[in-house]
Amino acid sequence: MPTSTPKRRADAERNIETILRSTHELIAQGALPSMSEVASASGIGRVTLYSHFPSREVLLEEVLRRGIAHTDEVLTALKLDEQPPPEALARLVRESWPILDRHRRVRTIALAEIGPEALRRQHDAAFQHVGRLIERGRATGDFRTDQPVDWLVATFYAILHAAADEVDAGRLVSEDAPALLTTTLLSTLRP
Amino acid sequence: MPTSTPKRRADAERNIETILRSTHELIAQGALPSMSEVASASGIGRVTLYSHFPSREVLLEEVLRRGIAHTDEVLTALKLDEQPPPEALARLVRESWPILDRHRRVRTIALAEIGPEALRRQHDAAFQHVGRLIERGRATGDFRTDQPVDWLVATFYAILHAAADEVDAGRLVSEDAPALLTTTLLSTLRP
DNA sequence: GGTAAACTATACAAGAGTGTTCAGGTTAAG
DNA sequence: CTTAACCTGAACACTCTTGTATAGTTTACC
Repeated sequence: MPTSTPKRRADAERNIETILRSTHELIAQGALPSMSEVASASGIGRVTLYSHFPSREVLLEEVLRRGIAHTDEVLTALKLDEQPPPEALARLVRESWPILDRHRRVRTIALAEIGPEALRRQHDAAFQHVGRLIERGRATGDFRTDQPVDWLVATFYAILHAAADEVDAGRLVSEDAPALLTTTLLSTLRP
Repeated sequence: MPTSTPKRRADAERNIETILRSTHELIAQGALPSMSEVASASGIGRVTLYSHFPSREVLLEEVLRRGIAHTDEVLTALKLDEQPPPEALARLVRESWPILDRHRRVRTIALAEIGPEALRRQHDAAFQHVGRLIERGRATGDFRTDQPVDWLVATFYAILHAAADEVDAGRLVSEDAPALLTTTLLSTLRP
C-alpha cells in the first residue's frame, strides 16, 4: 500500500521535511528543543509548526519513527548477513557508526520525553540488526558465548556512544574512531 | 585548614544535609528535580531551601562537588595502587561499580544544567583513579598499549554505565553485574 | 489570474519554574 | 527563659513553554 498522502502543496511538504530534519539535528546535538526552538531552527513560524504537528509529542514521535526507519534502511543495505561476522562488524562500524550513535541519542532523549510506550510500539530496528549479527557470530564460533546476548548488545552500543562523546569532547578525531571501535568491539566479542 | 563553618544551628545543619542527600538521590534516579521537588523530597519548605542555597545552580554545583569528593574517598580507601592491576580492577568493580555509575549520572546531568565550566573547575577525581590504574597496568604489561589511555578510560565508564542501564531495565540482576563487568572490562584492556 | 492552501506576526490563556518578600510560628542554645 | 536563629505558608513578579485564535499576506497550482 502506498503512503496515503492527502494531496499537500509542495511548500508544505518541504517545510515538514525541514522541520523533521532540524528537530532531529537539535536532538542529536544533545538538546531537548522547545517548539519555539524547532520553529526558529527550521526558519518557519511557530504557528506553521503547530499546523503540521499538533503537539510536541506528535513531532517527537515522528522524528523517532523516521530515525528508526532510516537506520533500518542503512543497515539493511549493508547486507551484514552475507559476510563472516567479524568482517560484517568491521563494515558496520566503518560505514555507519555515527548513524548508529545518533540513533541511540534520539532514542534515549525521545524516550525520556514521551515515555516508553511509544518506543515499544515502534520496535527498534537497529538493536535487532546488531543482535542478529552477534547471534550469528556466536553460531559460527567467532564470538563468545559465555555472556548473554543482551549484555553484548548493550556493551556494543555503550562503546559506540563513548566514541561519539570522545569526538564531541575533542579528545578523538572522527577519522580515528572506526579503527579504535572495531578493535575494542572485537575485544569484547571474541571468545 | 579546617572548613570554616560560620556557626550554624544544629537543625539548619541537619536540613542542609538532608537537602543535599535527597537532591543527589533524585538525580541518581534520573530526574532533573525542580526546587519544589527538592523541597518536598527533603520534607522542608521551599523558602527554607532557598535560604540555604540561593539558587538552583549553587545547589547542583554543591551536589556535584560532594559526589566527586565522596567517590574520591571510596576509591582512595580501596588502595588500588598496592595490588597488581588486573586484581585491582576486579576489586574496583566488585566493591564500587554502582557508586561509580551514580557518580557518572550526577556528573552528566549536572553538567547538562550548569555547563562544563563548573565541572572543569572541579577536576574529576574518579576519572583520575581509573586513569592511573590503567596507566599502571600498561607499565606492568597487563594492559594494552595500542590504544590511547583516554579511549580506554572512556570505554571503561561506558561499560559501567551500560551495566547500570541494564540493571535499571530489568535485563540484568545487580548481583551478576560485577562478574560480567570484570570479564568485559578485562577483554577491552588486555593486550 | 483566480482561488484555496499555506504562511506570517501578534496576541491570548493556562501552567510550571525561579527567586523574593512578608508576617508569624517554632526551636536550638546560652 | 529568653532570644536569635530557623522554619513556615502564602503571595507576588517574572520568565518560559504549550497550545489556540485571529487577521492579513504570500504562493502554489489549475
